[in-house]
Amino acid sequence: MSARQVTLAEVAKQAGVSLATASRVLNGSTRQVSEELSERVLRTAEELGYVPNASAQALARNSSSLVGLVVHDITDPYFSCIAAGVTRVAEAAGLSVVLGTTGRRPEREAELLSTLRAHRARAVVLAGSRTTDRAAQSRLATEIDAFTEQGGRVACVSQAKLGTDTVVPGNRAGGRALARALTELGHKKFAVLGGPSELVVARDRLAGFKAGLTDAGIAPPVVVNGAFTRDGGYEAAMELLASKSRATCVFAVTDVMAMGAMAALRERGVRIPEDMSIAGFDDIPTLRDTVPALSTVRLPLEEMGEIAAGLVLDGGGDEARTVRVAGEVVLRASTAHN
Amino acid sequence: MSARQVTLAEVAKQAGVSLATASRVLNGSTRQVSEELSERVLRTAEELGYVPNASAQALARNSSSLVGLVVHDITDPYFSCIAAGVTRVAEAAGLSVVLGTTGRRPEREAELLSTLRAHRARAVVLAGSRTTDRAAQSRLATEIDAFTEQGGRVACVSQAKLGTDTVVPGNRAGGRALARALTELGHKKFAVLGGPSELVVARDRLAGFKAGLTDAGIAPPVVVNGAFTRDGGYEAAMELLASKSRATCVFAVTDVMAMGAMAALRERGVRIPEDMSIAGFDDIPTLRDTVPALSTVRLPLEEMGEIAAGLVLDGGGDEARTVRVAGEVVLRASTAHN
DNA sequence: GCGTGGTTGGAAAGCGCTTTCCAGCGCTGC
DNA sequence: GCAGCGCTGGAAAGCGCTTTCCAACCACGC
Repeated sequence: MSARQVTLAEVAKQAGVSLATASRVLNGSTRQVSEELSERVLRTAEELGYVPNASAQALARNSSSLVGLVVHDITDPYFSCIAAGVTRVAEAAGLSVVLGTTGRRPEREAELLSTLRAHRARAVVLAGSRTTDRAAQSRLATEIDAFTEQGGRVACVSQAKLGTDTVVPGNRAGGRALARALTELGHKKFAVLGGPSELVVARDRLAGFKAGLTDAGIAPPVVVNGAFTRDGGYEAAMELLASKSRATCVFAVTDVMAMGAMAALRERGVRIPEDMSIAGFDDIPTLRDTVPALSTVRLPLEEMGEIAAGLVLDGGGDEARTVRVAGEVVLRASTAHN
Repeated sequence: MSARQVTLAEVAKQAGVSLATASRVLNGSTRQVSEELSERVLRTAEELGYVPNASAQALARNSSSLVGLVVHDITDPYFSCIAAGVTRVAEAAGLSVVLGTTGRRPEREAELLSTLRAHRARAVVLAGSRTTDRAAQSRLATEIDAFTEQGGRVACVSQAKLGTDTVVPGNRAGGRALARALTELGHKKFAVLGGPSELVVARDRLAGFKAGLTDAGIAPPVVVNGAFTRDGGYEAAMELLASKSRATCVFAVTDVMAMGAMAALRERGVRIPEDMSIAGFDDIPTLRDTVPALSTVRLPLEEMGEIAAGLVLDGGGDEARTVRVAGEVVLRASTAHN
């Protein structure tokens, strides 16, 4: 048990070379090492099963091979898709990703960032949606500054405004386009199941949707707010039904919320789409097989994760870059003509 | 830009104490430090925004605050649920989890373990299901040994046999109980959409299911293998339909596969459950709202992640421990009487 | 023959922290 | 009054690696 780890020094000694030479061979430094020594070191390292101590390397180089990824809830397919994109790119670059989950508590974001800073992570992707909570935002901004000061890069998915690289999905444009598509189906009265009002993503989608209705000369929708989860959608839908709204079409700002809403509607005997049309946002792959198939705005989630990771790993200049990705309205069986 | 990081030495100097004292104050060592100095150090650290360098700490202590988590595909809700459990426990213990994804390539598992070893992760949870691929298994076993030799702990979810702590879901028992429940519904001819034959989880579920049928004196099922994914389920179901099987009930060894299969059945005009009953395994939370609701064997996935993390973080003796968690059959609308 | 420049190998100084070891001090007990 | 103890603070030795700096050496050209 606990046979101590093989160190570079042991490899060097065994191979009959100096520490410096061994290091140069095993990490591709700029310096040349003769074919013979190089070969010998490589072989010895292999034989001894040498694995460099990442902490020591990080300390000596003052930069680690860690990339942070902060999400609210890895169980939510929205985040797990983004996570898949981020890890794919990071692993391809030979980096390890450390996953932090906030459980939707804004203050956790700053804490996690601080931990990541302690690890001297070279970059971090913040996928949690920004809130409008002033205190949390300012604490977060401070941490982001500290992190970048220290030489790390930060990218956000959704929501810029923090001076970082950002991948911005077309939340507003998507909501607007969706509204237009739905009005073209003949709907005149709409309801929206919005997320918590402090979440910027939710607000943007809602704002876009309202704008789209206005474009079509249709009255603003009834809005019921709920948590950004399946249960939030369920409850919001129940509330909507209780309110005796005359809406014929409801827009849930998230596919996951839409799932909950559909469950609520079914439970109350409301047929989809005959009695009520419903649409979501995100186009979560895991949910594509639901019946009736959910109309939604497709976002390339994995790709967004890849882009964010790319931004943050590509070195990049001093300027904050912003990549916009468009949402694409896809109408399926959950929305019908009215 | 790049204002160098505040070091312990700076804090010590500023507070007018030695490095040793500062260290003792800021990390809760066993040694006592006078109230006054302690207070002074704490305040200075706060003022300067000191964050300890995790790499340096890891190096000096010869143990890091990292916990590894290896999954096949974080996008698969089975894994993301487990991941949620693991991260919850790890974060509660003040540790950071580094997430590695194999993309279902067995050899990646060993690579990731090696990376984790380089980081001196103090523990790792292997959630990817074991295969029967001999070469990969032996390479993996070697890495696991190396990892534990070095003082790290390893836990597996599903599948023991590797001398590590393990959380074992009742795959076999669950399959068997499900088979019994389905025969009680009156079904006589079954089909199974099995995973790739080298995956132990898939084999166990299938074996249990067969045993259950045997218990009931029913003929063995037709088995069609497919990938352990939604698309795998879709294709396997298509193949099954093409084979003109007379089965009235089909068991997909995974909820995710069942989703694919249901899509295939619907596409071919097969009504569920009137024409064909279908059941899955796992009871993925995200999929609970599908219509018709999927009969399945419920596994407490998040809890399994928590247990695994608990095993691996609780120190634990030298003996490999095994925790069994039972699956619970839940019959819903996707299976009907025959 | 010897200075020059270009290589290659090694010694050693860190990187930021923990922890041992020792010195100093105020007590207690005889 | 003093040996002996328990306690606190600091000096310093690492932890395993990278990287500078220097020495040694080779081949040249004059």
